[in-house]
Amino acid sequence: MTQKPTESELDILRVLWQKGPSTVREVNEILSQEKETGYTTTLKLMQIMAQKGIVTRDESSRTHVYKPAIEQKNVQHTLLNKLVDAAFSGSASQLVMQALGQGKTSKAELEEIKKLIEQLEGEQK
Amino acid sequence: MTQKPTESELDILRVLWQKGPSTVREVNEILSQEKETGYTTTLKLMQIMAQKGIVTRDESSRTHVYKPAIEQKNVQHTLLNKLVDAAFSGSASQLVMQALGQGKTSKAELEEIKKLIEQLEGEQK
DNA sequence: TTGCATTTACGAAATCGTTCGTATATGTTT
DNA sequence: AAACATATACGAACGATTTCGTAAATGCAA
Repeated sequence: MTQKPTESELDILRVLWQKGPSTVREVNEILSQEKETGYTTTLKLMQIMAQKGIVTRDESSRTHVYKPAIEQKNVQHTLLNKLVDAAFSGSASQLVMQALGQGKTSKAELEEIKKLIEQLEGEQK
Repeated sequence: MTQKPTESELDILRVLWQKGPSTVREVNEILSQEKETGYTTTLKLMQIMAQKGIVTRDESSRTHVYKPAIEQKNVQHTLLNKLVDAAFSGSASQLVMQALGQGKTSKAELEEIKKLIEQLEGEQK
């Protein structure tokens, strides 16, 4: 049911998820550190997102305050499944092995993942 | 260096990776089982892909035979990193935990992943 | 050979996402 | 109040992707 945000929309959502409710200016300030992007461009995108229902906004003051209307977990879930199907022919474990294989995961994180696996193995009858 | 294929291009690549060298008709037959898609649409896409260098084709017979020119692993790698950055703020382990948490991974696969983790832990000093 | 089916080639249209110029409204400062 | 800064609204333009109609080439069958 969660629709897939576009790439630019995801950029904006990422900021909102991390910073919490924000104005267009605040979002644009963060984004323009990463990439060249005009204020009205960000504004327009956020307006479209509001229209789509991806974000909601408080219009009570002149400078509107936007906040995400979809949860990060849901979007992650949606995009992850999409990628698994699109590039890994549906095999989540293949994706996991690829992700781990890049050596960017710390020992502590590996431990944490191992714990999760053991827990999952326990649950399965 | 591996450019990112579009969604439709990825659909086609998936078929080629799985079935090996194929004609437009063969690819379209598979794809049209999943989604409504006309023959000439698939043809056009594959022609564009050939032009981009994403696939190569053997034109020696009348019905051209296409095969992938980029490796599945490379594309997986590219798209995975993109997703990690875009939706998981760069944390691969977060992505892995999400992927495993969906309960679609069999016990055997979990075992395999655990082995990989232990191997990785051994490598790290 | 004539006609039919299949294939490729080409180009135009439709859609989607993104960018930005400009107008208008609102609030602030002098 | 006038000038200025800041914000939203709107629409147009652009580029990329996708879809498809139509023509031309090729091979096969009657």
